[in-house]
Amino acid sequence: MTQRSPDFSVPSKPSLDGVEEKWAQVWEQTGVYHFDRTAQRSQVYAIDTPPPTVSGSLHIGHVFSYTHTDIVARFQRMRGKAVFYPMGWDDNGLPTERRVQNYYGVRCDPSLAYDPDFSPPEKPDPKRQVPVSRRNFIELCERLTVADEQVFEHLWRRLGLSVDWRYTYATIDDDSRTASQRAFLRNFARGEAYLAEAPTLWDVTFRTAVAQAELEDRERTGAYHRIAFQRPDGRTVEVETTRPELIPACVALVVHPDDERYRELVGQSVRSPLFGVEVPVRAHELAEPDKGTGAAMICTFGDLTDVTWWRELNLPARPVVGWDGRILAQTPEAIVRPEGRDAYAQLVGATVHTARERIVEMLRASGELVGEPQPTTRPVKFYEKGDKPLEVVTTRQWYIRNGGRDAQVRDELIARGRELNWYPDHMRTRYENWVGGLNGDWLISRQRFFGIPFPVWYPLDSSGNPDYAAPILPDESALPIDPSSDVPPGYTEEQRGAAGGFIGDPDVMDTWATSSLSPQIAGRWERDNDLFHRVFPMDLRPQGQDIIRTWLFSTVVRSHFEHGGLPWHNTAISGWILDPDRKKMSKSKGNVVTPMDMLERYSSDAIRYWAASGRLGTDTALDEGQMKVGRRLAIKLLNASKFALSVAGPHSGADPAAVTEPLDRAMLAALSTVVADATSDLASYDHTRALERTERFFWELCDDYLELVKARAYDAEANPVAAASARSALLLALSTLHRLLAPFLPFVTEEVWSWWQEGSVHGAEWPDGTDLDTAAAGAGADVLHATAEALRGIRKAKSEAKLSMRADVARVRVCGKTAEDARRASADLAAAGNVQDLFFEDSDEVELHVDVELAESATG
RNA sequence: GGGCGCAUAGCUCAGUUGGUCAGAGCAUUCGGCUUACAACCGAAAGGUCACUGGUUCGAGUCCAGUUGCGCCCACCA
Repeated sequence: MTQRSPDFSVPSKPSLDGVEEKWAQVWEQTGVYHFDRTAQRSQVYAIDTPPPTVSGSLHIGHVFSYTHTDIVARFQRMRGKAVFYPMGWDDNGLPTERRVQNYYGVRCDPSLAYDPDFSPPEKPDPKRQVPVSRRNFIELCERLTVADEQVFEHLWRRLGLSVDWRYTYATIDDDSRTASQRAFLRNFARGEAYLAEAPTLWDVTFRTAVAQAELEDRERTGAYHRIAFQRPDGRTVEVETTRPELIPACVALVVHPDDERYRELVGQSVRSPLFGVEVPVRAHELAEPDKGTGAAMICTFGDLTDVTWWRELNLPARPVVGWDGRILAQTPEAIVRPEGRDAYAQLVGATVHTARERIVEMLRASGELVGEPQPTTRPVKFYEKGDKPLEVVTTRQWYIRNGGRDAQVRDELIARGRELNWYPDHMRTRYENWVGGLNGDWLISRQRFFGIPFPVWYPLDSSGNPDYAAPILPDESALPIDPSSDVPPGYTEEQRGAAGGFIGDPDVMDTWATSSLSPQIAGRWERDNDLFHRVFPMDLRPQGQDIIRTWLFSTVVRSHFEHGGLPWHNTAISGWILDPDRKKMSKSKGNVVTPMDMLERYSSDAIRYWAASGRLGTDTALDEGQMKVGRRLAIKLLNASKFALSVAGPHSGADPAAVTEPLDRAMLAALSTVVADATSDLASYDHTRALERTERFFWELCDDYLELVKARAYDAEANPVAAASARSALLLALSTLHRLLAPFLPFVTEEVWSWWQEGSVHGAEWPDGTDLDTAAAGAGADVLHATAEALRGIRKAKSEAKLSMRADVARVRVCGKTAEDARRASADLAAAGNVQDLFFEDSDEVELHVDVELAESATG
């Protein structure tokens, strides 16, 4: 039953102006979105909100997908669930470091000492970044992220996200550090995390290792250089390479075992050009006869295929490229000839790019370059945030098993993906493709500064060398720790770096190693297990399709190992926002629209309406037309609500028993169907359809029903019973529609609700249709449909006669199968159409015919 | 090379197990200042449902293939 305040307080001129500020403030004060942490798990709906990267800026795509989640949150809350809807900030990692460097004009130099009085330059000069200690750098990171987070929170509140802001976390805060380190220690104890020295994809700009999931291919121009190796018999064998600078790193040539051209060569040695190094010719299936000359150099390491060959053919390593992407100073021992050592000396210290140019000149001079380099374009691996091609460098790194080297783990993780409900379902395929295609474990260590350190020290032997096989680990109760300032149990700070002492692991975890624990962090795992067990496993993981391979997958991995199950039951995958030209939005294209502009121009509800019209998993165009439509809907809701309330009068409540007129009952029956459909749509994460049905009903209510009952509802003196019926039906419909639209348009629905109801519409009960069914008393919607159709016929006749809709009509004959239905609302129809003489005829015709005879005075 | 998705009015998109499914909104045109709303209301016009076959009494709807677009993956000498 609708609750009613004693008097309605409807503004004379309703407006959207100021509703966002007004209600955002009220919601904050009254705590309508607070999570009830006494609720049992079965009564909780928990959301694993994506923590946006605060170093970036929010774009309209964020607004789009976060709105989808908010609609779910509001729906579940109104259905009586205690909604756990936290917000996280992803503020650790490389993007923040980069932003801090640019913003403050500094760069991190870990060798410097902490300066407690440091303040960043007034005018940052990007060309002359001031070197600061690691601790100073991290303090600047923290300062800037706090400021960024406030900007984000402001936007989210303006958009009307029903987040419980008491449950906010940041991926760099102490709780996240503790959770990350704890989970890591447990992974290590179970053998799921391990340290290994291995060839790794390496970004030379950031000087850090990069994981498989963060790679992207970019087309780059290059050239095939045909070069000649000397055979023992004096002849040559030619290879083509796009990376001639790696000739000194060449450890073998490889050909396909079935390649007749080279069969006799396999097992022999050849001598490399310029450097004169003897390298064997080996056979391997991966060598492709039709690429280049069919013979290829194996270098340390040109690409991941080189790594495979190196490993499978048991070849030596001959590194020439350092962590900084420059040619190493140390001449490889294999280069023994003086002219070879000379040649190498000319490359030392050069970048890969420069070394390539020099070596081409040298090859040209020595006559070992065959023909001219042939330009080509080919895909080159890049770190997705980097500007230079990745190198392959051998380093010691931490890994977490993810099935990349273990078929059983892989199968288990694919099985987890099948347990998860995906919206839309086909997104599961992306997960399976990714997991099935992994070719290595998950590399989680990064050689960076602003991140969560590994909680690990290594003992130093008597000569000061670390023993990586026997790491020293802290007790979980000591977390979080920083091994660069904390001292391991049983040691003193004086022993740091000293022989027989210890050193801390210098690396930090990749940001995904932390965000993969977002359900545990938000749910306060092991810090507040009472809370954790009420929210975990969570109900929903909303996220973008681009990070299925990273965030979604890694979260499943962590939960699978730690909890033996999925971290959530459902995942909702959003599509992209495309600009009106169907291009993906990106900063570089300059087509990014700032969300706040949009919110101010069209109102938050209007933007939400546009977002809600985009389906999950479907790319959606940025469409200002839809925003205008949303704004119109919000304004219409103001006006229609005002009208309905003014017609109903200040003291009449909605009494289902008072609904006696067939038309009123039919309208409520139709609405009951809408309630049932919208409810099941939202329950299955189809917000678009729910909105569409609700909206359609609302406009039809305004266009037809309101027009039909206007006169009757006003005229209580002539027929009090019929008027009361209309008034009660109006209020029942209004109450239902306000609630149905609340998840989509939270501001305007709260505004209109406040005119006549106690409390927040967002704390109101989701309509279940019971009172509507009671009022409809078994009636169907036929009377409404037939009457509305007849009314349209009358309007059409007036429109064709170019008359005002108020024009009088002399006679109207309605005939057809449904004429009888329309007849049951004949008085309303006559009033709405200004018809003097209205009559009905039954016939078998399915279509309703409306013959209109205009009043003589009105024609012409 | 493999995988996923998409293709319906000028535009943005609905069309859930094949049978009123050829629709909505925007834009356009025409007509209305109707006392809730001109940030409004009413009406009209608009499409061989990408193409080719097939299954069926019947196909936007199912199957096969083709073309185009988008995205993901792949060992890229």
